[in-house]
Amino acid sequence: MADEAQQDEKKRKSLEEREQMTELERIRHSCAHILATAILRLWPDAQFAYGPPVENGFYYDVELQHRISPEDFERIEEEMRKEVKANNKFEKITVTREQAIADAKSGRLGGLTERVGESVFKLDLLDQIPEDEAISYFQNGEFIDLCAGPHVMRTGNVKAFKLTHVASAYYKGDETRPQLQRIYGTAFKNKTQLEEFLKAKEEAKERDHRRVGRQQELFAIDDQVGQGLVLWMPKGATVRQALQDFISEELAKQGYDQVFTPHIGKLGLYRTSGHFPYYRESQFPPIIENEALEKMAAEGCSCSEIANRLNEGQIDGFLLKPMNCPMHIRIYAQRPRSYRELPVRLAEFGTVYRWEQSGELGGMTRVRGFTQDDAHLFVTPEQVGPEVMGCLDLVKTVLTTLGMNDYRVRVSLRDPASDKYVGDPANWDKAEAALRDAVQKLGVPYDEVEGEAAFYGPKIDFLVKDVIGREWQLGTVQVDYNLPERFDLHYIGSDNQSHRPVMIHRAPFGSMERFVGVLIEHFNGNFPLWLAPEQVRVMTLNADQELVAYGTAILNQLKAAGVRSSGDFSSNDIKGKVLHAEQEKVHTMLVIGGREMESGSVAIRLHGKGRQGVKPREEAVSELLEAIARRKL
RNA sequence: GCCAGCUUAGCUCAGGGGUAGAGCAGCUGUUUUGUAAACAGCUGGUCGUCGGUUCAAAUCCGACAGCUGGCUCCA
Repeated sequence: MADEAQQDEKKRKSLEEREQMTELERIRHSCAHILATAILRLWPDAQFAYGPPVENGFYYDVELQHRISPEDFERIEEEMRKEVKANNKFEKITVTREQAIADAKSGRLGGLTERVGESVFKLDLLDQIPEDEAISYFQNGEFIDLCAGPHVMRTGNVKAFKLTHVASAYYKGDETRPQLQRIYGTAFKNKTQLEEFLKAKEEAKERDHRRVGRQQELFAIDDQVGQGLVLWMPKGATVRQALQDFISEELAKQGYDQVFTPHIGKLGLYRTSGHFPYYRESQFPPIIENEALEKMAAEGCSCSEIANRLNEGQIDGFLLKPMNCPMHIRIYAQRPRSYRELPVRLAEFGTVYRWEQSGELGGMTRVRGFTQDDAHLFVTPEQVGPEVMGCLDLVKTVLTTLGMNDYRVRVSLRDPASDKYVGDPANWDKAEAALRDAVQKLGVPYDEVEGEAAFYGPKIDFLVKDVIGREWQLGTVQVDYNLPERFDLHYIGSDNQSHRPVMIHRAPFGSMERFVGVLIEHFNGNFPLWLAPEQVRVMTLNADQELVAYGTAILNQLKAAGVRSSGDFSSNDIKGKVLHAEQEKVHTMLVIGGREMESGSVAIRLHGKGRQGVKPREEAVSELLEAIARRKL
């Protein structure tokens, strides 16, 4: 939703493109005009900026002294209904640029009447309309807006709408420009569809990973520990461990070596890599040795002097690592490397820390400390293509195994106009070509976006939507010609000459935190057997001694086979036991009573799926083991 | 970081200037039971924190913290 809006703001759509608007988009865009009409009746001094349709509705950005709150929605909607009832025509009026400027100056655009002030944003928008493009208004009732359309015929065609929330937004997404109130709403062709949408939205809230994560005791974020710092509770840790085991197996198959590196490293390391002080704002502040601190304190050194000395390298310190690559690079550089051992593939579940702005933090998807399923491949230039391919295959394998097929692939390229990138443009061209080539071979749809590259190289990102429609970057594969340069890495080629390796950074999950957050929503907490925190619970019908002994034997057999299982052998009602197991989302329930004991069998029940019938005990156990081993969904 | 809203028991939530409420969870008993709630009793909260107004503040006001939705950012 935000994506579309941003694009709308960044790139002007051509008139032809605008004519492509679907009927639903027209309804929503028209509804934005109706919203503006209503707001003006209540607050005539409102100044409007953009009011586009977006993925699930529409918004209109407004500058207004009054702070609009959800409490105002009712009376705004009331005014909107009046406008709908009036069934005014959306009339297109083509005007000359001079006329438009005059109307904007008299406050008439985005207004019901001429007003004291100018239509400031409309005036600015007019400025951006190319000389050769026609300028048009759309008028419904008294409301006239600068608008290329298209619209529905009449306000009466907007039959079902609802204001949903207010947020703030900078004009044109630019921090230095005025902050506007963005009023979001949604609209549909009819009331039934609107209600279905609202209901679906309510249901989506139920599977929000923050909610499920708390209910199922998967993870916690505790303000005594710190914002954006995830506590993995036992059940969440189990899920994470199962995922890491899965990745580790795949790594072994693909010739990776796993390593461990520390959480902090000297500032100098990150000066070499270019992270410090360049990306200082997004890092936790450096750690200075006590001795150095005391010495500076004795000298009466000010805070800003300390900061300067750190930046300039006059004093040293340590940095909580914002990335793993420099450490992996130092592992590579421990001794001379031969072309024969390339590619060197170093993998680590490496925890990194980044200073995200407080307003950005949320759940597991945006945090300040997270563990990447990271790896760095040191390859010859010829190996770049096939190795990138291998990485993409790994990402695809991972997503397929989890049944996450609803992703988008983005090739993130540099923005030629920006200076935030390091390295030789010729190398960038090579890297971008290699990525484009690999993604084409992968055979999945993708799009290319300029300006999304990492500062050291272009990348391929896998994007997945969460339950409320926000899109998150998970897996990523990045080609990097720059860090090998900065760290002066070499290998000896078959020609006995020294050569520069190329690095590939890749993380199929991206980060364990974000990935598991999205995964919780994907499964709604109902993990497949191989991931379920509690895979099997054995429950007896009653607390009869013999029956409990039978249950214990089954439980011990499962535990010995490595199945995460527990037993509920109390004298409680079986209904209660089942209820608890269902609430805790235990994957498989084995219910045993006298009949099962007699025949050496178990009654199987699956979470959310109910009774599955009775099976001989051995058969049931071996089926469980097989499903776990196969990572069956 | 910015704008707005929210914060009452472990969870979900009601209440609201005059002795703090419910359901679930938890604890203690009882219940030997055929697949989404057996029964009884008990415990549990300085109403996010700090300050102000008031005879009296959980309730009104302010600051701060945290959370939520956006914006900006995201190596």
